[in-house]
Amino acid sequence: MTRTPQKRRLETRAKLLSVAEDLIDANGVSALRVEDVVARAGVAKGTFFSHFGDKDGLLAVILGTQVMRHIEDMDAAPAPNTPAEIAQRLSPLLDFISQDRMIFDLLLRYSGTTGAEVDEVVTQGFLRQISMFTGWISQMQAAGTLRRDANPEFLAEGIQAFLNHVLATGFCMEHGDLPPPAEALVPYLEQWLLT
Amino acid sequence: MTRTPQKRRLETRAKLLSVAEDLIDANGVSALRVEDVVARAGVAKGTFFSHFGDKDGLLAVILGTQVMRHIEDMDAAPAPNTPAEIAQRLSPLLDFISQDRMIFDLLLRYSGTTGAEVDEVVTQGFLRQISMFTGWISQMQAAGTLRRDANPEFLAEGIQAFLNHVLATGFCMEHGDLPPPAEALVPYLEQWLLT
DNA sequence: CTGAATAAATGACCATGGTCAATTATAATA
DNA sequence: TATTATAATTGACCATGGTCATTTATTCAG
Repeated sequence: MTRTPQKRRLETRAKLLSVAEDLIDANGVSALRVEDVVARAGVAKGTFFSHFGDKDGLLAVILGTQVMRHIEDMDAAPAPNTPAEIAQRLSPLLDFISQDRMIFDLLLRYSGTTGAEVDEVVTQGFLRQISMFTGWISQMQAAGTLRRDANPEFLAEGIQAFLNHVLATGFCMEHGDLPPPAEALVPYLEQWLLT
Repeated sequence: MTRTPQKRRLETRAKLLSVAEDLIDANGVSALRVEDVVARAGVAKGTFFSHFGDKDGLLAVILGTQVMRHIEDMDAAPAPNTPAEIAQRLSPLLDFISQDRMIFDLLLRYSGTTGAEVDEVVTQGFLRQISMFTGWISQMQAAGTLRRDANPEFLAEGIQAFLNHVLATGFCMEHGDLPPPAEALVPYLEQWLLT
């Protein structure tokens, strides 16, 4: 039986989150220090960990929320009609994740925390994304613009796989002159989704 | 101009590596502590970091070497003839990586350190693996058992993508009762490689 | 309103990876 | 061999994430 948290606790949590967001906006994810967050929020270190478990817990909430926003944006617009359009649609999300390897690593690690904890934003985001892909694919299959010899969920998971592949590859050769992730994604999607 | 290292340095490095390997064998990768390694090796902490840069540097050497061995084993046997056989062949490697999430994360992170440093075992391993896949695919295409509408390198990279996907997915639902990674890989390979 | 019961917050303390000016060993040169 | 230059090693020190017994605030029953 978990009790409902007191008002004070919610305020503390909100304060920690907003301070952390500000610091991330100012200096990037990699530069975030727990000590800075608690100092600015005016709470003790222990409080931080009682709220988020560990540093990644906080990041998961913040980054997960941002990812979720991207997903909602994607879902709001009319469904794409071709693999290239899918890549196009994914562009803002991919750019966001490409920003910092730490974001990619964290999302990958948290993407399947079994969804056991109801408030796991990251997990929910991934599930939602998969179901969004599934929807797009179903429509395209119905329209006859996509291969029909595989079920939509399966194809959707494949998209996920290529998406991570492109992101990971992007971080490897950090030699500046590489195409944006969404662009690199296109050939894989076409091969995977067409005939 | 980098000079050739002195005998003493090579001995120190070898000692550190062998001690670390022993500790990993005994307690697993996650339990490895730098302090334990240097204590058992009888050297100072600074020495460790002068040799490997950071803890992950050491792990990259050790794990990369083990991965390389798996790859050589795969390459030694006669080429597989079907997607299912590819998965089969990958089985030992996948099981090795599945052992501990830390291994997966590290390999993914180091897999493309640009190969700038010549002795980056992990990078070399990945390149070698890709070229091995490429070889298999070429043969199968020649034999007519595989789609020919895409070049082998491209298809090989796709295999890599699915391989990571299956591994990552495996870590997520760590609820014991899941199929071994090689088995989970099969449908993806079939969809990707056949017609 | 009072006192017990529980939630929330505290901060001294720890664990562990990592740094670097100082020291010692080895090689090169006169 | 004596002198010097450079490679190799050292270990005190730091940075940062994380723990937990203790203290303070809140709630609720009587």
